[in-house]
Amino acid sequence: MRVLVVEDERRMAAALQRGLQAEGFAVDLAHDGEEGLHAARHGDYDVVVLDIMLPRLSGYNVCKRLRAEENWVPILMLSAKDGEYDMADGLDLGADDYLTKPFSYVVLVARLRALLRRDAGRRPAVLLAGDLSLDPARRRVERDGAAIELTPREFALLEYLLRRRDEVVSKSEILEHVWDTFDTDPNVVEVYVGYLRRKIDAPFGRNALQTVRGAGYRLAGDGG
Amino acid sequence: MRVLVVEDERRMAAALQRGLQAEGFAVDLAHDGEEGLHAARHGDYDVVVLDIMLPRLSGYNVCKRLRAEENWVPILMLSAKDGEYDMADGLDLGADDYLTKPFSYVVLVARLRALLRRDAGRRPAVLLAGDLSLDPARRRVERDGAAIELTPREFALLEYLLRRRDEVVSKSEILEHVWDTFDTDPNVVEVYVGYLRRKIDAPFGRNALQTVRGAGYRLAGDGG
DNA sequence: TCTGTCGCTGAGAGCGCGCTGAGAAGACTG
DNA sequence: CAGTCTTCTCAGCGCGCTCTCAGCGACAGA
Repeated sequence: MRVLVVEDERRMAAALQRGLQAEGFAVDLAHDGEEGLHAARHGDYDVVVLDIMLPRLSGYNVCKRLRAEENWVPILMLSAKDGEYDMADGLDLGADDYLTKPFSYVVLVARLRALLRRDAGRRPAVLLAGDLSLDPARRRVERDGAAIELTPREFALLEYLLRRRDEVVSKSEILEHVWDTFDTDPNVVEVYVGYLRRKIDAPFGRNALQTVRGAGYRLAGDGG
Repeated sequence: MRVLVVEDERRMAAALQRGLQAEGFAVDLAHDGEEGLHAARHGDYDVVVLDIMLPRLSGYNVCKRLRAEENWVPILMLSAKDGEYDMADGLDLGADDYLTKPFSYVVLVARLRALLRRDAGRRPAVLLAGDLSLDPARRRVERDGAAIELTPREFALLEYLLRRRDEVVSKSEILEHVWDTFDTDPNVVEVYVGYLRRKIDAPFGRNALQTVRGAGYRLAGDGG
């Protein structure tokens, strides 16, 4: 889930980035309207968080231009408390939801998820593959009822593989979605696949995380 | 404990916010009925304080609509002394309690706590984790029968962790619910976790408050 | 069997996260 | 106003996580 946050105030931007990353989002920042518009056009985001008061180009105008270009990425607008702007205008211009500053962080996340759910169809709360389970909300992994401790990176990798279970996933795709880059050495994926195997497969005598030589990896839906 | 206060009179709203924050609640304000309805729908509050006379949409209607949507958040209604409205109507519409202005601040807090306690099905009066106990009403913490002195902030933090025991709770969530902000330095959470550990864990040779590196903290349900 | 490529793994370096002590600022009390 | 308590900031430090690298084994094609 890729999120673009367009917010000029550094402190707020950094806080949002930290928080949303902790929730498992891949977060990019833009610090003014022009930059935000450019990023939204080319970035392939699942949702955009857009402040209204921005240098160079207001959030209103970013939203208006995107919609004029038939770009329908979900947009959540942020506004100052009782500014000159009326939030209703934002909705008229094609935003999907809005929040008034100061807003609650929990509410922000809930609304983001609601926006994502609106088109993406509902996601199951717990991801399963045989007797292997991962709960993204509780950040819990179990096999045969035994809890397994994973580092953040290992957890993100397993979550991604589970969401695409039974598919062959290339290292490039994994780098793109789990590392949020694509020009790094793919060896890091091999290393982390190794770490995962030692935690979710080896101790249980299983083989859920399979190598497809020359193509990538597949996580067996029956748990190996 | 998150409270939503829907009150158009600025002075009163600000006073309630200050006062309830001092009691350890996280307080959000809404200044008219529309805003209040919007916030109550999406905000994940533990209780709502709702004035009746509001611009744009009356408290009656806010309450009625929430209940029509099967939203059962506890609602405490406020009314002017001898207005045209009859408080009994409020209760008929699904409010849980009411107060007539001018009301005593102490009474308001007492009623709020009563409402929170009433949800006793999901919210037991005393929160437990192994031999560690916290009584929100009496503001008391014990371990092995020994009383433990906590500052208000420490108490609020422990209460929140206990309400979500066994879950991994991120620093962002903690900041949101205990500090009522999320764009502050997360280090303050680390500091207070440290304070708590020195009071509830270290003296008893326990380890209930666990770090989940890169994700947050977890309070072990068995008391560590 | 030989050879080149691909993937796995152990070792280790770097760094960022989380913990802590010190102390400043503010609230409260006598 | 002094003394105490509480809250929060800051800087330093240690360790766990992340990632790189080199060596080696597995595999496929000739």
